[in-house]
Amino acid sequence: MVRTPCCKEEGIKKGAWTPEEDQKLTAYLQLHGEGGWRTLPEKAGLKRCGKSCRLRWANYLRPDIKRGEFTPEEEDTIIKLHALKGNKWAAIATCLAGRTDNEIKNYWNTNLKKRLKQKGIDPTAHKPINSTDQTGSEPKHHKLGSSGSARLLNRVASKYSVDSNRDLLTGIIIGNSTNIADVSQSSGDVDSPTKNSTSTLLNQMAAASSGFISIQNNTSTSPGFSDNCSFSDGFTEFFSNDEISGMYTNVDNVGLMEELKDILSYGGADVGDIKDSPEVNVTDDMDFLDSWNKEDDLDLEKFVSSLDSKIGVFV
DNA sequence: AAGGGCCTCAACCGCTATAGA
DNA sequence: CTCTATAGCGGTTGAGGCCCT
Repeated sequence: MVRTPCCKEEGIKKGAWTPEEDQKLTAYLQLHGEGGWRTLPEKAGLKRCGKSCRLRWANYLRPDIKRGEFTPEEEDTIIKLHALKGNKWAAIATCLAGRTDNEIKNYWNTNLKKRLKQKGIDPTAHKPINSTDQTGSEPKHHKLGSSGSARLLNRVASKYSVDSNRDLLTGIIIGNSTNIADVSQSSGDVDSPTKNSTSTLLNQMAAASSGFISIQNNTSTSPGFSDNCSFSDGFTEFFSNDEISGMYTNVDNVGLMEELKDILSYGGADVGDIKDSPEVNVTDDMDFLDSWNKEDDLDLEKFVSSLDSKIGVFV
């Protein structure tokens, strides 16, 4: 197969890099820093195109690149981020220190994808293969069930009862306050890490999934969204990739985010692992959650206030 | 030992996004 | 606003190593 070369100049070398070329490129970049890739090869004495130099540096020579096997934690993070972002390898790579987008992409295609398939999970939809091709079956319910509410409350309460987690999420809001504050209906003060910040985040999560649900229930009149659009379609309308990446940077948050995603978009009818959160117990009678349906805005401001009054974890 | 098939991953290509003139 | 140059991204390729027969 013949392809049009990206660099048409005569004498441009392609293929595997030699140690001498690596040394020249590294020495030049250590001296002059990154950038100016177009003119770099000539200045560095390399017969390569700038693009090739940039990729060689980014994917192999950069000093902060981590080599070796992926840890189980990294694998887990990749799978979860892929479920949320899809094939956005660069965005996923920002959450895994020292790993490149290319490396993650290769690892996904050669290992993780296969492993998920072997487990009977569709690596694209991140759902059991049997459940993705059933015709005529009703989608999972979107109304919050009582067990789902309790589970959400317990999980959130226990997570937020740990200062580091609360501060982390608060930091996400304050650190990236522009977009979040702009869409906020409920938080007026993004400069102080109060319960408003937390409730704003939760409200937006809820609003995002609520948006997704209405989209999914209306696919025939919503051009631009495919029939199998996922939670992330709604979610990413409210958060930038960087913000979502930030939320996922902490592995603990991954679990929380997945819980919220699961419960808010599907009702979270499975598992019921309240026992994982023994420190805080919240009753199951949150009427505003249980009576919530897809036409309503889920007001997590109320939810957070209610939590405050019961257990005070957001104060 | 040989060779054919499979797997991995570095590197490439084409396209899009962004910045600056 | 338009055009151009550059950077970055995701999909794909293919060389080389490994494994099996």
